[in-house]
Amino acid sequence: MLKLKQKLEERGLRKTAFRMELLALFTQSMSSLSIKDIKSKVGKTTDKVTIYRALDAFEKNGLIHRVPGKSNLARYAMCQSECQLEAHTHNHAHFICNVCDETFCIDGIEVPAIQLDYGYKISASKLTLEGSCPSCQSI
Amino acid sequence: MLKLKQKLEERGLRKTAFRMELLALFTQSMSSLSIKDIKSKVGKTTDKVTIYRALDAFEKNGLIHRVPGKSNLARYAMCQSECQLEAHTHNHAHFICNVCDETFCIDGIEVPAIQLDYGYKISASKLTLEGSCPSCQSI
DNA sequence: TAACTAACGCAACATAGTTGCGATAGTTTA
DNA sequence: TAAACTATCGCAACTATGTTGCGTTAGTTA
Repeated sequence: MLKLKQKLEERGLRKTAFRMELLALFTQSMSSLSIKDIKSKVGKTTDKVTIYRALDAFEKNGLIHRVPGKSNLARYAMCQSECQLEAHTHNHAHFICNVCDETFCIDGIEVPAIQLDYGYKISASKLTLEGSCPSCQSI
Repeated sequence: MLKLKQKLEERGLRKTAFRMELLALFTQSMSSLSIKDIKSKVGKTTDKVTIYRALDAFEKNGLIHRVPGKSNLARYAMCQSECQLEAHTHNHAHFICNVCDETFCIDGIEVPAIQLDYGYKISASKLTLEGSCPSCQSI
């Protein structure tokens, strides 16, 4: 718990009850959270605007990053320790489970370097895998 | 123009003025179209519901496919001739231009086969590149 | 403790997309 | 060609997601 406080402090963010709770949610989550997930877990007391603004703040400060989700829904996941505040280069792949709709960050594989000749200038490449995750195999 | 009629006919879709026009738009488009693009090109006479339903019908019948777009906006592109009605396996990559926000289908490269050991079962892999497209290089 | 201001909550708005239903207009059949 | 059939259309109403402005609350600093 002390670590959470520290993370907010380091970035000049205030340690409000809600933001501590939100950060704890991300720490506990194995995969990623959608707005819906967050809404259901923090209870009705918190306004949606507050959630959106907290997510923005966390993202800008390198605490979380946006991951792709099923049917274009925004999801967020905790950043790994390597994520620097500014240089936020995530080259890991993402895996979307079509059964539970969760998104997992896959650290094991590198996004292959791609070469295009036709005059395209590539600044980022994103690899997204779909299928069923380990927990949903048995279904 | 005859070809357009044929494409609709083959799939049991009616050749209404609007659907002919929409299909012509896709044929003419070098890259892909967003709902906004379509709305602005077909004029105000056509209801948005009509557009959505036509896009659904076209997609189900293998005339167009959904491509990823900037900031989670839906975009559609013409299917290549290889797209069969049912087996709609698109393994090409997509390129999103951060300047003009267009999405281009890149046919030249293969999405590399990925192996995951941890119990993930992969059914599809999507490679999305970002950067600036040929037309936006000079800016 | 007082001052400063990040963060909050509410209202109002914006945009994307969906559903139901009656009307219109392609298509087929007699 | 006319009648019947039904895909498609257009409108209204609704849902979901996300944003903006603004006055209030509550961390933080002096």
